[in-house]
Amino acid sequence: MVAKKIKPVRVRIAPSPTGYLHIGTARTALFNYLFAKQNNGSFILRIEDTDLERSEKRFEEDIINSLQWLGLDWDEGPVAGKKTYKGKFKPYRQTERLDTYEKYINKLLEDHAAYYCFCTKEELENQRQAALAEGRAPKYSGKCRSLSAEEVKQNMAINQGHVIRFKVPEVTVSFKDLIRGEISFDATLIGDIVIAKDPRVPLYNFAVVVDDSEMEISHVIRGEDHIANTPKQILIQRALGLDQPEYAHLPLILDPDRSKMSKRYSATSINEYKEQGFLPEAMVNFMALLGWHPQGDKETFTIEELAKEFDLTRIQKAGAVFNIAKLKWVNGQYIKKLQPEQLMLRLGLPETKENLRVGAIVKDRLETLQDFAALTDFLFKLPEYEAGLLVWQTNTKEKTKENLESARKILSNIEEADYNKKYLDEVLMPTAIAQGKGDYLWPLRVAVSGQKASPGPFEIIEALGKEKTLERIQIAIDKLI
RNA sequence: GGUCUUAUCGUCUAGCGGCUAGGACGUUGCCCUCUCACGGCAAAAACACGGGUUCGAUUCCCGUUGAGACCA
Repeated sequence: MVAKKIKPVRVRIAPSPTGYLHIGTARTALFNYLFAKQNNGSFILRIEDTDLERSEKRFEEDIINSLQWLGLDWDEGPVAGKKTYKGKFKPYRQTERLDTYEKYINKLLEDHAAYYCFCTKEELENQRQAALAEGRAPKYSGKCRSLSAEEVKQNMAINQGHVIRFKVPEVTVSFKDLIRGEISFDATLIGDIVIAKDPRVPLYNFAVVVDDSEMEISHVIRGEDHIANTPKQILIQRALGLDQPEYAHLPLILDPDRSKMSKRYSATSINEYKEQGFLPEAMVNFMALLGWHPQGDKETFTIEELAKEFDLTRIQKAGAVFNIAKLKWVNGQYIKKLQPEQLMLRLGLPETKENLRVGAIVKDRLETLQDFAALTDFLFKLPEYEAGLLVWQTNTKEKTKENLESARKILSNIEEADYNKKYLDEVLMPTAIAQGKGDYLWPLRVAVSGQKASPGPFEIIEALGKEKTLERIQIAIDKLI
């Protein structure tokens, strides 16, 4: 018995540059990436830009940039920022592969597995309506199926509009989906599908088959919305005598109403999440857990850990609602783990001593990087506040003023260099405890923050420094007169 | 409308014939505490329905219903 040859794992994502990188495409990319990494395989990026009307260069750039931002680097495909490719099956852009498609289409035409169809739009529409009216599934009649070479030539000569149809055989097509098991379709219901408008203008289902074969793709891991395309692609593969890859169809990412995620409810492109202050590692972690679950109850994973634990068989079958609240929580967890230096780097702020101190005191309170500004504004500009805010619930105005004056006195005797929480804990805290922590610390904290909610007073004082601290306390004292 | 897919707390999910149905987010309460966060503890919260198979079904099979996707 001959041992079955094991093909190397080669997976791909094939986005159309008709929009920014969608979160669903990003997750598909992630799963492909993880599967490749785990099996020592290759992850390929192919740009499916045959839809000239809707494809735009800026979208392609966004897709490339967003994938890189997420850390999903591809082994083969376009090189970012350049017009070149890496990988031995270049080019990886469909508009540059027209010669290849033409070759395969001609083969199908020669084999009489495909044919020119000259039916007009009106004709087809009428048939469709008639079928619908009779309660039948609309399906192409097959009218042009057996046109002679002569008839084709005549139609061409009078410039009759045409498409190329694939002769869909009347068989049952079934395949084993790695996630869902056996799926079968009755191909007699499909009808002859259009695979190209012309030998050099292929349509989606045809170009995919050719490219996946030419690029020796071993596993097609894609969204559930492609399940119905699979039998068509398999039939084309068979007609062309090509190998059939393994298939795995991922559940969809859903909006709260359980329909396919769209702009109606939430941001759908990766770049929007980047702008909103989400960390790429948080996005990856979160996306991995949408529709997949490891063994055990762990919730946070690096991309390396994911690659190690990933398992196609543990992918969910049903769609998953995108839960922004959980994403925020995951993001907050990652921000908390950041050192102040790393936080400044992510924020794009200089690593000055002041920034680092500010970063340290608000780090645990951030859900997204965007929260930083709102949470630290008060340090740079004292907000307006009412004198009454200074007085602790059990205290009086007079006593509050006394306490603030006491704090001011102690603080004015401390060297600038000793303006740190550790030192203040030693010298100021004993007084605060003696006077009553609420009575003493509350007004001090309000004086330096101008807010009813903020980090602790000593932390703020440390971030503020001596001069600003004394200034703010004086303002508070003046308010109490 | 046709085809295909799918069904455990509000949400993401664990479970793969016998469990007080577990975890996480969110929610609520308590603790910590000068406030707000963080953190800790606790609580409420789910097997869509109906038939089988079986000593026993959340789990296997068949329907129903719901949901979604695709085609047009």
